[in-house]
Amino acid sequence: MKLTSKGRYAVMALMDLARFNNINPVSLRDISLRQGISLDYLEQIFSKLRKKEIVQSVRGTQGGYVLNRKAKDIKLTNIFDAVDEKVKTVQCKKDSKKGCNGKATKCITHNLWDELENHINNFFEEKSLEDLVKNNFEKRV
Amino acid sequence: MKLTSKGRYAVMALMDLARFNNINPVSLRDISLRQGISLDYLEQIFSKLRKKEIVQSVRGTQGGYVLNRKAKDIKLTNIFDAVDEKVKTVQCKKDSKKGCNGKATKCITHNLWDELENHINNFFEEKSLEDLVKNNFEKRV
DNA sequence: ATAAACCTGACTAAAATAGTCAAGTATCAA
DNA sequence: TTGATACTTGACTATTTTAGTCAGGTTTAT
Repeated sequence: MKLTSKGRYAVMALMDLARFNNINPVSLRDISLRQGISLDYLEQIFSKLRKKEIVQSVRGTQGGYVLNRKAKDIKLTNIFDAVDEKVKTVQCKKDSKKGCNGKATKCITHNLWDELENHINNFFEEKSLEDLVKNNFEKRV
Repeated sequence: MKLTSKGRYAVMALMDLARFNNINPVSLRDISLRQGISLDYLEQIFSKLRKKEIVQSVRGTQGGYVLNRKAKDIKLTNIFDAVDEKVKTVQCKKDSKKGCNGKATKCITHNLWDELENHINNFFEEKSLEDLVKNNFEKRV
């Protein structure tokens, strides 16, 4: 059980963006250099973030990206959702119409994974981008 | 972010075993049939569970497996640990001596993943096999 | 005009997953 | 004592996912 790099990079990039947000659009090139993430990969990630209206793009020279909402209104859960970083604990939840493991009924652990998903999602729904930036700054001081 | 089948199967199999535990050893063949899990795969899983002393084996005819401790003393965290179902949220935690992403310092999201891991592990440390069996039975009644 | 920066889709190497397969050994029951 | 049942182990493999790369655009400030 682990997060993918895509989810982690998305959070890193948005934290980076949030810090410089009020001045100018931030270019992916800058984020790439500061955070050590491949530029091509960042472009894929930001394409998704834009479609979910988490960021806005500014094209052309001096362009880049800006947050589309206030940092406190962007929750971790929104970010992960945008880049398809889902908390799908197990396959049996994929098509819930059928049962689990090709059977007609739910598997005996089904309730457990439901609980686990809720537990994790609660964490993601509480944390905002603002929290993360503040917290990171404080710990460094 | 998802669990692997190995972790899920381990829990399913142990719940199955816990229900019949006080009577006779339970054969993997029975578990395989009841839970719809490949027998060969179960053997791999139980080999690991045995090494971590979560189950005991009884060889020969009428043999099978029994729990090695009381169901209430087997926590989810023990089971996942036995089958290498780790909660390693991100790679940057792998070798913590180095920084993240090949850099010298920790990445800006590092504290976040620490928090997340603790959050998830708390859940696993609370739940015992006994809880799971009871809960599953109650919900079905 | 031209360079910076966004935009898109196709492609791919490497790793992880979810098993299968083969060849055993131990024990009980008839 | 011989079969059947069931545990034991290690090697192997197809499939899927991940984590990118690559190539070719379009847009806009200067």
